[in-house]
Amino acid sequence: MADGKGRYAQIVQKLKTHGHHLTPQRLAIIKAIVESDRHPSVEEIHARLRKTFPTMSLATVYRNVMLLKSLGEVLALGFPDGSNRYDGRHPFPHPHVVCVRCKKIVDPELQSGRELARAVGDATGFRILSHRLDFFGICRDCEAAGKKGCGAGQAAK
Amino acid sequence: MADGKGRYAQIVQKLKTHGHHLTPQRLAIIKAIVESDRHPSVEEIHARLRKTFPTMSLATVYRNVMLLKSLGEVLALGFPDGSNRYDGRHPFPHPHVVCVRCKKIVDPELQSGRELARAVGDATGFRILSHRLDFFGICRDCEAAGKKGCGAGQAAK
DNA sequence: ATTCCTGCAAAATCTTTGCAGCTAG
DNA sequence: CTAGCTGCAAAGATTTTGCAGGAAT
Repeated sequence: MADGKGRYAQIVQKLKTHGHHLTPQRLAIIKAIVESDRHPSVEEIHARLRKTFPTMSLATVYRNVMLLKSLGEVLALGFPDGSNRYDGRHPFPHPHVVCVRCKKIVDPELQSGRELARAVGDATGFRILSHRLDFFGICRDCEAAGKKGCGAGQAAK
Repeated sequence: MADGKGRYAQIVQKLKTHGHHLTPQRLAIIKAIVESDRHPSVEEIHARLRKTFPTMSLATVYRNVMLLKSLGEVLALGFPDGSNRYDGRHPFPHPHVVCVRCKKIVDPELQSGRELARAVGDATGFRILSHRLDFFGICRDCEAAGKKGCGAGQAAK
């Protein structure tokens, strides 16, 4: 399973292949996405990189995330509440579990996705291209912490 | 299974119970939501009702849809592409199959939702509150129609 | 040298809110 | 009557786009 380092090299390789420039900002954005296990939002990526690139524009983050998405190297998780988070480690449809309190996102072990998609396709006659399996709830940490925010509190919006 | 008529009466009843006024606009919005099997968007509801209420504001549709949602009588389907559609017939988590071409939305017969949510909860330690199972693909009509739009073409955005 | 990229600011969406007058109960 | 609702317009929030200067190849 691709870890941060492997994914980074993989994505950089694909950018080269497609003739895209490897600017410091771009590389930093890629690094931020693949090194985080938090499925960061554009805002979070931007905030994190402002330390290194004080003038970096939000538009640049948007543009790069869109580029990576168009290359199939990042999965966009647009949630019902309007928040957007990105997964650069597993850029393919897979289930997510979201804590509605601290906004933590976990990738559960669950093989059902593929077969479920196939079953739905058979039942409806659709040619299924992709899917979203999202579960929303309260994580163990937040449950234990009571009403207050839990450990890795990270706002998605 | 609640049909349009049943749902309409049910929703009106709940509004009364909660002391909400039954304005003509509100009733028309409810009717539009429960009579459509198309999971309409706010824009679609508004467009449809402009014939009867030429001065009806988009804000009014938004406010009423939000009210119904807050009462648990409508399920909001916010999709990754930013489009929003509403289901007034089955206002509880259930799977959807979306045609990415004509934007048709189908409710597949699929019982797995509940048990899947439970399995995910067990596996992750989350207390699961709700879920979203969305499948995206090409419906049979669109497949048959080739590149052109299919029968009930309805833009979601 | 070229082509692509960045930062800034303006634009474009989509949704929410403030307010004055109107309406259902 | 009184609380709640509507329409209009303005405000918000988030994401996209135009442009001129600057970098990467």
